[in-house]
Amino acid sequence: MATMVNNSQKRPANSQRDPEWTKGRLLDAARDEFADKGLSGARVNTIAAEAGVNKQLLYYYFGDKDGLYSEVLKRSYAEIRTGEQKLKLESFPPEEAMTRFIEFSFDHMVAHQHFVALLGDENTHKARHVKQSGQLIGMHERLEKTIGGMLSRGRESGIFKRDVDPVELYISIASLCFFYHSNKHTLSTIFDRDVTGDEEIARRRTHVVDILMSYLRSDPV
Amino acid sequence: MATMVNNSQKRPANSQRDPEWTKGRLLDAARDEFADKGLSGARVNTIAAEAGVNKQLLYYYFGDKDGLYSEVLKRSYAEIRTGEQKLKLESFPPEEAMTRFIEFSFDHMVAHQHFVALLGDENTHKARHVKQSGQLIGMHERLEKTIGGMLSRGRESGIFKRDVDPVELYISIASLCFFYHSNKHTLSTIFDRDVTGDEEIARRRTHVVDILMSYLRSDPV
Amino acid sequence: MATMVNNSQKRPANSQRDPEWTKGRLLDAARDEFADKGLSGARVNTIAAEAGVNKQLLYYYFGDKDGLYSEVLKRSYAEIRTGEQKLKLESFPPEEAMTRFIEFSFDHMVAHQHFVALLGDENTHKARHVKQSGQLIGMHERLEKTIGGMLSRGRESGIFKRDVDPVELYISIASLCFFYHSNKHTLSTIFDRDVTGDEEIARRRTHVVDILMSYLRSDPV
Amino acid sequence: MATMVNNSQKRPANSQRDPEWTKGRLLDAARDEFADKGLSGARVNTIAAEAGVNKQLLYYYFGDKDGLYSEVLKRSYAEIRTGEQKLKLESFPPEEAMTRFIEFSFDHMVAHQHFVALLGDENTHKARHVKQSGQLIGMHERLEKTIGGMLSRGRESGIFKRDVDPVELYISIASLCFFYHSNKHTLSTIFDRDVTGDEEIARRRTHVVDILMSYLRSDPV
DNA sequence: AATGAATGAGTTTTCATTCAT
DNA sequence: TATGAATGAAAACTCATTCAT
Repeated sequence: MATMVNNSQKRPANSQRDPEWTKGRLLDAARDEFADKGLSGARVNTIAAEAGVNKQLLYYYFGDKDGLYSEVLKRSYAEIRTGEQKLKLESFPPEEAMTRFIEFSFDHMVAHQHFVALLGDENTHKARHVKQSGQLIGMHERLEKTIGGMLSRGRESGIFKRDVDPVELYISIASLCFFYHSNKHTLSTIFDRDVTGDEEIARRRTHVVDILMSYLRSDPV
Repeated sequence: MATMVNNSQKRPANSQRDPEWTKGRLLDAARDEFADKGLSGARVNTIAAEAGVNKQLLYYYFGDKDGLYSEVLKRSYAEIRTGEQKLKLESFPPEEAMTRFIEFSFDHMVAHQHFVALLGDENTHKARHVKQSGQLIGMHERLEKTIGGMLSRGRESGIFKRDVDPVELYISIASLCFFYHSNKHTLSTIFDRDVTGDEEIARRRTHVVDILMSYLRSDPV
Repeated sequence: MATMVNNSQKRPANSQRDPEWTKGRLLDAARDEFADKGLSGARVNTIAAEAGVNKQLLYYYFGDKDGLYSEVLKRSYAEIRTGEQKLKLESFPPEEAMTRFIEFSFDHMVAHQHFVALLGDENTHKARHVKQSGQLIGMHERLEKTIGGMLSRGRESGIFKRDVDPVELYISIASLCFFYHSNKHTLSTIFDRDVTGDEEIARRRTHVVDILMSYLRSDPV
Repeated sequence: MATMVNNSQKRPANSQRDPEWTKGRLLDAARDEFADKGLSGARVNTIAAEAGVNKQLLYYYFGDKDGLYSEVLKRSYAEIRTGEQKLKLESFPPEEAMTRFIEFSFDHMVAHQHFVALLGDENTHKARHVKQSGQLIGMHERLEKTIGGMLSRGRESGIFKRDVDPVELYISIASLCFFYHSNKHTLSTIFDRDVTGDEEIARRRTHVVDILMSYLRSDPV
């Protein structure tokens, strides 16, 4: 699991007076606590203790619990969107580009399970915090264009037969990558099998790519 | 939204002394509150008030907040699994059976958004409550067989080309039906479009069936 | 320990309609619960459940929790005072009579530890319940006379040298018999030895008789 | 009654920010409330109000009601054991030392009736709290030695004729000093006389010393 | 920039007691 | 005589937040 806090970051010489380092520790601790318990279930006490700083600093830097939560969310969204842009998908042929995109999406969820948890929780709050951040919409216009580009290039080259809306497709990709992780505990329980093993995850990854690519390549009915 | 409480049920003559009716009202109110706020965010005060009964009755009948939550979850699971069995899928040709199953799954999520919310929240709690209910595993063995039956009949008749594990397939179906609703608020926000309109939902439904059926009908690579 | 409830009493044929039997069961259960937890700590639910009767019956027969407590106390006092009268102390020579009385007092506390506990608790309530029962004072006038009789007979025969007030002496006897049991848990803990074993109790009994008799037989300073 | 809280302590200049002073007030208030009502009957609201501090501080400093109770108990035990050590009994001839010890024990109970009440209540809870405090056993090993010293010195000088176990003797001393106070309400009621007046207490004190010293000085039977 | 002390409003839960049958 | 359902008041405890330094 990549939900590790980067506690390993070296504590700067006089960390007592390094606000950025302090903020970072708070954000890391908050991310883990919010992902684990949700906004309502999370405790500011726990976050401060885990970050090793005084509770009041949390208020000093982030205003209140919700402010901290918003910041954590924004960072998590930025992380995945930045990761996607780094893939340089426009430099690959459409089929490969799309495959890479799906695989990245799946792998990101595996490596950032806290993101999965946070999104689920944010929906419980009707996206109240996400709505306040104007920057997020911009991020996603770019994503929409990236996916649209792959699709039209694929259609032009004849490899993709489907004329599908980029957002519609993205939601399907996200669905298949997200649900498996967001609901792993209930799935493991009701089907009486562990879905979190490395093998299971690898098999799932192949299956997800399979479904989506076979759809894009197939003729509409 | 189909999250309506069946408050409309006629209040029996002597409702004051009808424990089943009282329990039912509590469960309805609890389902809505838990779905809306999650276990941590839900308030027993609100539940009792909404049910129109004394708060203590909640403890009298369900022990504590967690006990009530467990009962709500169990009922919600039973509801969908019962609905599936009522479809009589074994009496339809495999292709039609599978389509009906996917459509039912999608429609159930639309009509029971509280189920979507509850499952998400239960995963925050690592399926703690679901794990306690032994009955649930039995329910799902049956589901696995139902899906397995459709798949093997489809393979035999040559209509399905894929040799896929029933649970693996079910997770894909659930993913595509679930995520759209569980994450509707963040999706609507980041893509700046309303995903909850009737038209959008209808289009999505077609898309989901399309993806899954085209996968089953397509040849393995 | 004799704190056993006489559950063993045969349940009468139609116990459903035997008020005396029901009351008895309630009193037994109440005695144990009050002795174990005190008035504040005791639970009417527990008492009713332990008695195997409906909680409302408790209110029907005893009015309220305090009423039941008062009744239990009265019974316990009556038990020891009756026991003392049965000793027929006036028919023994004073020294033997007094020894028998002390031994009975000690043994009664051993056999009725609930009495010890109840008295301690009642003092927490400033004897509120005992004060309401007029009968108790009568019982104790008789006790005072019994002790007074032994003392004057002993003085007359020259065996007792002390001119001691009967109540003063009784309090000393009770002190030595009571405290050992009322405080057995703290004593065992702070002195790191078990004071509840049969041997320890037997040794203590001898010691108590020794102290008191040597006092009565000794010359005033 | 000597159960006075030392509310009279001067409130320090900036008492608002003096945690030790705050803790002290809470402990004083708690001691009185627990002694008066017992653990179950005591109310944290009352304690906080009486201490004049916010209720939450009680939890902040002592964890919960039981934690506060444990602390009160520990302090009360420490108080009496410290008082005993201050008597410097080893510097007096054995007879005088023992008399002083008995008198101190009696006087301490008179002056710290809350200690009497607390111990009684703690026994209701089977010494649950005392058991958790390791320090207490150490305190009592020392007490045992102190008593043992007086006894052997008395035996050597021929003034004490009895070969009695120090703990056995201590229990007798405690019995005679404790019971009179712990059960004063029921005693006053059943014997229809006030046992709490200054005269009665003084007479009782003499009687207790008399009993114990005459025992130690008397020849074994 | 950082801290420990303090707070008020709220949360779950408990409990003796009463109601309706 | 007996019962299960229902209640109101109060209990312990929690929690985000602010104060004083």
